[in-house]
Amino acid sequence: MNNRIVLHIDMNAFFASIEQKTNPALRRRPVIVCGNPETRTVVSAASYEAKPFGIKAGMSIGEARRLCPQAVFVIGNLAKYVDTSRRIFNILRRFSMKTEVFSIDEAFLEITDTCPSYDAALKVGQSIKKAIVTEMGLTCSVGIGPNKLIAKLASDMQKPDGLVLVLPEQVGLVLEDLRIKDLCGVGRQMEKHLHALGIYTCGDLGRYPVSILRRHFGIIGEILHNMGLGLDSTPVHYSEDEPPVKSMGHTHTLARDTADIAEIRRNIFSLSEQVAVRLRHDNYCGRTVCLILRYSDFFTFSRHLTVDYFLDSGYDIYQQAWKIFTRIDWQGRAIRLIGISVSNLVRKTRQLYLLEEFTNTQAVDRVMDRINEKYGEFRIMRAAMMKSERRLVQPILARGLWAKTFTKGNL
DNA sequence: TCTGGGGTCCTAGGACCC
DNA sequence: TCTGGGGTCCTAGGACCC
Repeated sequence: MNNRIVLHIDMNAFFASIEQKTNPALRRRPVIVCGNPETRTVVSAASYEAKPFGIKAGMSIGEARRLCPQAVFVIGNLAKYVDTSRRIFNILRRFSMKTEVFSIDEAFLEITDTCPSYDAALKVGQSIKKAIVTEMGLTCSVGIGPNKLIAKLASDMQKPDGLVLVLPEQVGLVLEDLRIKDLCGVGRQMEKHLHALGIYTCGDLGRYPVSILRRHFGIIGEILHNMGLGLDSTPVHYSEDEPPVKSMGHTHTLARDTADIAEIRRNIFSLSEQVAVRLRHDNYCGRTVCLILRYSDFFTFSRHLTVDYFLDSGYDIYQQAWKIFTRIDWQGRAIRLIGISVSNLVRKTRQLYLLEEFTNTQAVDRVMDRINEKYGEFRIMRAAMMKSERRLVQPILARGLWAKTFTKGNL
């Protein structure tokens, strides 16, 4: 058989379901998982009881409250979700080691080499669902198809608790009337462009001359054309050889917009420090520092600076970020969001460590890391960071854990 | 009802080198 | 002194994903 067999597993209302599982009082009630409501936050996830009210991820808390006043708002606990996620992926690996972690609640499995037929694949899908519900008390939707594109579309067809198989010979029929925005990779802008060309469904997309798509969208044009035909040759990556991390960063929306330069500076320092802790924890260092700013009118921009040495110290990152800030024509505008990220990363080898001559700053970093590893994250920190908003630290702890889990590809 | 946070990939223009 | 072309790196920003 030439056809591949790919499964896509998509957990149902993942964060909200975990909250309902751990707290029986939340069951059968509309649950909305969000960030700390004291900060400016949005909806992270909605339970199936909340979805009919129109609650969607990314929506502001105010709007969610207006649409569904009776909803229970729960502050998300990312550490708990990461832990659950890890257990689920371990279950999946029992069915195929060719398991690719796609996000915290999604994975692809390839069983082409071990599964004789699509009928047998359906049984695998059922077994996976049973294992996850029995061992984790959570439901998922499983999609099965001849490639990742179709498997993902299939898992979306039946929610919650679905199991959908799309056979190769059914692909054309399934795609014919499917809206283009249901394709992974077609967002609002792309949808608008495609509509302007008279393309509304995947069927339209598949029939459209590839040469014109290529002219309009470059490389993406070809990919779009293939998507319209249901073709996708991208492999399912073993989670062991996931691509290396390209960048690491943190952004933070301030509790209130500010033009206070001391506060801006503290936040830049604090974010630099947090990024550095993650870099060192995962043995990375990088040469390019990026400062991201969002003004109160939501105008967002970034500026990069590349140096000819590798950075993993919060103070060094801060120095570059501050240099970038001083070069910006800021004019005292109120700032809503600040972000720091480091790219041009390399993994530090043992040899690199041994060759490294520590500066005083780096020596202090190492000592702080060791203390924090032993007694808990951010138990010790630089004074400049202490002055920054205390509550900024808490979400970072959870994010750090996320980062640890996902950037190391050790799920 | 005002719009989070973590990422990746692609494009395009400029600088620089050979 | 003026010129072309290829390759690479850097930077900024847009679009997209969950």
